[in-house]
Amino acid sequence: MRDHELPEVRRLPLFRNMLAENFESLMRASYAQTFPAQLEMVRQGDPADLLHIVVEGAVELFSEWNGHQSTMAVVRPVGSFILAACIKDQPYLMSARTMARTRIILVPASDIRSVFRRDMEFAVSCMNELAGCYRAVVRHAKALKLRNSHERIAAYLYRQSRYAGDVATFTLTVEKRLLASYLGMTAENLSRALKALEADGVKVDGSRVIITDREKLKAIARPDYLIDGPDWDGSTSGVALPFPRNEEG
Amino acid sequence: MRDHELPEVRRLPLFRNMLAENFESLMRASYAQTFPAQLEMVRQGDPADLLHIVVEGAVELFSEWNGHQSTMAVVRPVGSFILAACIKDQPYLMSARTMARTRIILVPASDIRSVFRRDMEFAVSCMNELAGCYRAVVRHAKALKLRNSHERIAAYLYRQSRYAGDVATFTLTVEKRLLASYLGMTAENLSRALKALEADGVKVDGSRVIITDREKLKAIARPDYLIDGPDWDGSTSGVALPFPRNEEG
DNA sequence: CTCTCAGTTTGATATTTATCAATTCAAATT
DNA sequence: AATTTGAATTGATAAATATCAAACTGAGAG
Repeated sequence: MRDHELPEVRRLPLFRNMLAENFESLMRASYAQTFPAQLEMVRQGDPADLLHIVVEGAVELFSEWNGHQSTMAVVRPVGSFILAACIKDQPYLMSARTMARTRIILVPASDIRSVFRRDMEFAVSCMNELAGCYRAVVRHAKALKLRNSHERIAAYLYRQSRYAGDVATFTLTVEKRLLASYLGMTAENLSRALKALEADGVKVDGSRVIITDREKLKAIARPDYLIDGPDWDGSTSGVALPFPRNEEG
Repeated sequence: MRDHELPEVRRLPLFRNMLAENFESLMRASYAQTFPAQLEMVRQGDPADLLHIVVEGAVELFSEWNGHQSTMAVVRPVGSFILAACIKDQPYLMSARTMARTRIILVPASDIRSVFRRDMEFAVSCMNELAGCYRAVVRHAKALKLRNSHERIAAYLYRQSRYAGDVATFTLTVEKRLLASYLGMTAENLSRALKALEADGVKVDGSRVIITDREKLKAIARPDYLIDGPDWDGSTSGVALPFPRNEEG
């Protein structure tokens, strides 16, 4: 593992409150690995041996059934996945593949489980992380069940704009087909819906998004604190698409 | 609180491993209350002051947006909800209403938080509960995104039959409109789909379900361990519809 | 026993969403 | 600059799902 990586991992909400001694012991049991792009590193159904921490690159979490795939989340540095399976010692429910060349730290699940039993702060951090993940998926499920595709897209774009600092212009952080899959629709549907939304205050040109009428977009999106968040205390990783960067900063 | 209730609550996976002393202290801070049927006890967005434990009756967890509602889960005795909001000290993401006259034990969230900090076994139980809830919602989201309505229904019926002990006949545990909402479709769609499924090995008459051709139904449902579970260690409450009772037992 | 009422089913229709095929586009490579 | 390749878009169509209204049903109330 590289020198600069350890402090970064230590800064993760999951690890920042635990005793230094326990953190070090966890990290001694861990190892880092770099994967090329488009590699399926974890297959759904695999035993949950290792907690994964993304240090560089990006990872898509997706699930598969009957030949279809669906994107469930994207994890970027420095985020972790998938804690729940490690804690329960159960198989992964989702697969993971790199979206680019990606560096991962792998922490043995058994060490996770033994360390949180002797470090209350770590246990509390795990709980917060899990509770955050749970709430994020509940939000995702709510969006899928309560909104139609136009509304989901509008809400997504509105939220991205908000989180980038209420900017009028930003860039999509992921490919459209991945976004479509995350939002629970086909790429064709997303494409057509984006065009239709031009009448509702948002113009998308390639990966560039321009909000022409914030209020109109908001009227379609009807953003809701209990669906679109944030619970945002920075502790929740691996459960939603990443925020866009403010283009001015 | 009634005499027989305490041991029942104590038997919950969430509470069964903690120190007796801490359990008693938690329970001293708690109180029980009986609600009539069809009462909205928790409204989404409310501050999470209290962990709820269902002792008698049944509770529907649902969410609401823009005038639409969607059932997210049903909690039966002795199950708890909603731990995640209490742990994070964040507002509830879902509303809760009684489906029948229901008795609930209410545990102050602040006591939950302070007790798990001094009782590692309780902390571990909370973690297991949360991880289980997380995985259950991930499964729900996977089903919604990967299966169409016929497949979701078929999988639901197949699973209910399995959990009742591979019986050919069982009774639906919830109203059809609630089931429809849980499965992410309209009641009309459910009704028509059930009729269509008669060609695929299952007959539904009122609330009675008769599986006429298990293999045919299975072929439609394509049950999948990573969607339909179980993770079943009994520790997960409040995250899925209840199992049917085997009619022979 | 009849009445009432909520839940369910059915029918007709509209809307939403998916599918498949054909282009277009844009970035990366030769 | 030309070529290649995967992504994105567009068009035509089909399938899935929702909506609205009406009729039906069965369990509980009077």
